Amino acid sequence: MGVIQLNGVMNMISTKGRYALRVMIDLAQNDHGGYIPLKDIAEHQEISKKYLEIIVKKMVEGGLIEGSSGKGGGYKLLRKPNRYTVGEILTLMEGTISSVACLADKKYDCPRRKKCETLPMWKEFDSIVHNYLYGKKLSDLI
Amino acid sequence: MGVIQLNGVMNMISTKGRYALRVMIDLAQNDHGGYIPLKDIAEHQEISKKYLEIIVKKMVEGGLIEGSSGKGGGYKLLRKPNRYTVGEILTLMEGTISSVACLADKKYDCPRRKKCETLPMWKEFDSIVHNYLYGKKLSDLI
DNA sequence: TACCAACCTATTGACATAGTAGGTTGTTGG
DNA sequence: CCAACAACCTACTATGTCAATAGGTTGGTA
Repeated sequence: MGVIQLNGVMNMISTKGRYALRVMIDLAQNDHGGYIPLKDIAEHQEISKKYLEIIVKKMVEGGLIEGSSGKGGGYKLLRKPNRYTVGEILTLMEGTISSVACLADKKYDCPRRKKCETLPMWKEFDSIVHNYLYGKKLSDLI
Repeated sequence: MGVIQLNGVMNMISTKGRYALRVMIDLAQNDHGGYIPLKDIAEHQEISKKYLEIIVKKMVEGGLIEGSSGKGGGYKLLRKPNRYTVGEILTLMEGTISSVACLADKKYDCPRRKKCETLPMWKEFDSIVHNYLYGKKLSDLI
């Protein structure tokens, strides 16, 4: 699979987050009560199975899905699609979604915080992004 | 200056964009008709002058500001603060601001475009981000 | 017990980020 | 007119992330 180069293009969401979302949609669409093997998802979605392994591992650890080994094994959702938000899926894969470092984590709190003219804007922006992503449910994408 | 590490934290806007915005604000606030040397801006903003050189160079090339060498030289705005949008400043520094690669540039157009369940969401999301950033003016930050 | 699928460790090339370093050109106040 | 000043220019670097690839191990079931 060719490597995508992004010359001077700023991307907010990496393949990890986007692929995770597509795995979730696939699991929701093909839900039959049992487990769906990763091999099938990789084929549907045209994504390398090996790469997806890394992604679904995180998704299992994060409590989004459940895995089962052996014949008849695979992955399945743990909740109904309307019980997942896009925001929680992306946050699990990407880390805290924040426009700027000082808002992402207290440890990056900068000494200029009180006099920073841009901080209110970043806060407002983050709030808009947050509201959109956490307002969108997995069920909205199927 | 210490290097900021962002373990598992997703940041949309890099220092280039954020610093550029702060330079613009500084130039607007200290505007007296003449040029303001980078040394002064670096001191006000507590950012390495050497690093700012890289940033202001792009800002000059991009037509945001004007530079003048020699004694009494420095940088100044080319327009009034209400004639700059935050979006255009960030786009110049960060490249096209887009949530996902396939929306950033036609050359990343993927074969799954027509059946992609997530694309409409990314389009809507990008539109919200775009509207916010291009609706915000430099004059709103002073 | 053979097969299948998840699970685990590690390595890799390419690129971006966030700077640092030092030199050259151009302008102007004294 | 020249010294001081400031922009401008080229090059380099450490660190980290992204997007995978590779191969082996554990565990469940038909």
